[in-house]
Amino acid sequence: MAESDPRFQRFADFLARSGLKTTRQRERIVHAFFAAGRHLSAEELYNRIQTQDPGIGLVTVYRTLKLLRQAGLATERQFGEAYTRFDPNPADWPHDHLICKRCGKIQEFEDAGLHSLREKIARSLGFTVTEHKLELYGFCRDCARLGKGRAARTA
Amino acid sequence: MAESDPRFQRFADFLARSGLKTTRQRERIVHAFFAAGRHLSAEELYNRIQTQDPGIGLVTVYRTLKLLRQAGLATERQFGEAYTRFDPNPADWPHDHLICKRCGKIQEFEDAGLHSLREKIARSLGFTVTEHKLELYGFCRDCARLGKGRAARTA
DNA sequence: GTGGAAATTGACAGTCATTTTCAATTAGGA
DNA sequence: TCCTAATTGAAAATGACTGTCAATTTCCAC
Repeated sequence: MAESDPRFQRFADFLARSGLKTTRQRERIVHAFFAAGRHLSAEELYNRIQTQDPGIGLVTVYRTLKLLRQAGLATERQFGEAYTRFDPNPADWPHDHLICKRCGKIQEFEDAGLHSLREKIARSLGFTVTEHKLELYGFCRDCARLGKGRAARTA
Repeated sequence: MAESDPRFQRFADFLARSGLKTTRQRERIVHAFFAAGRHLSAEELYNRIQTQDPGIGLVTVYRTLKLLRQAGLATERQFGEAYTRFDPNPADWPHDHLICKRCGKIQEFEDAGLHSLREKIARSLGFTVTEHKLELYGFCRDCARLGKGRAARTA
């Protein structure tokens, strides 16, 4: 499954097209990034790689993530933390995020109605929208249940 | 007008309630912050104050902005810049932002339909929303017009 | 397969916004 | 007015990230 992931080919093409080289480090980093399938920070990705290939430096992880962004294979996101997380979804998929404040789960969603309503509101205010960012913070189903349980016990 | 701004009283009350003291520095900083009426960074606020009261340090500006946040009189916002901006609107007004990428104008808006649609989508995904953040980036009316003009000239 | 120019790497130092430390100063209740 | 706890500002520390640079590696031309 991972081997047939077309993103590896897209990244290789991007490198070739840009006159850049394929290296062991880049292959490892990109593989670990896609394998994680989550919004990782550079540090988290670095830690995952350390266990398999301790020679790779944090600096190279940062540089490779920047290349992935240029290739349209990752998007930088700030979720109110001190550091940047990298979204492994294709850059041309415009989606929004639900972030659980308790377990940290990040769920993605897309809603055409929401999108068009936003466009309509912006247009009515004279704005032409080119990018957007919507994050909803709260509690996922499991964590909301726990919260209720605790509240009930406390009461 | 500025003198009758109830926010000064709210801040004084917050300080008293918290066992903190009213100082010349805090009065100046809070006054300059509300007088600006815009989303300022700590550095921008510091620069405005320097012209009138060069004795006040940047550190004190940071500390006072943190107090304003605790008092519910300011909200930290990240608009994709390296630094944090502080929103002088009451923390309990849940509004969204339109940011012009050309002139930097930040326009606020509130839309009940948008709000309820978001709630509905989150609920259908099992999420309970407590906070949200929506930013629409693009061009305001004036800048969009300029952009069109330039495009036409280029063509 | 070899040579060599150009890209890459990793350690280290630098940057930049923000926070912490700490000795000196100040507010404001007793 | 006194006294203690809060406050201040300068300097140092922090933490994420980026630039520098000598040593290494890739990969195209031959």
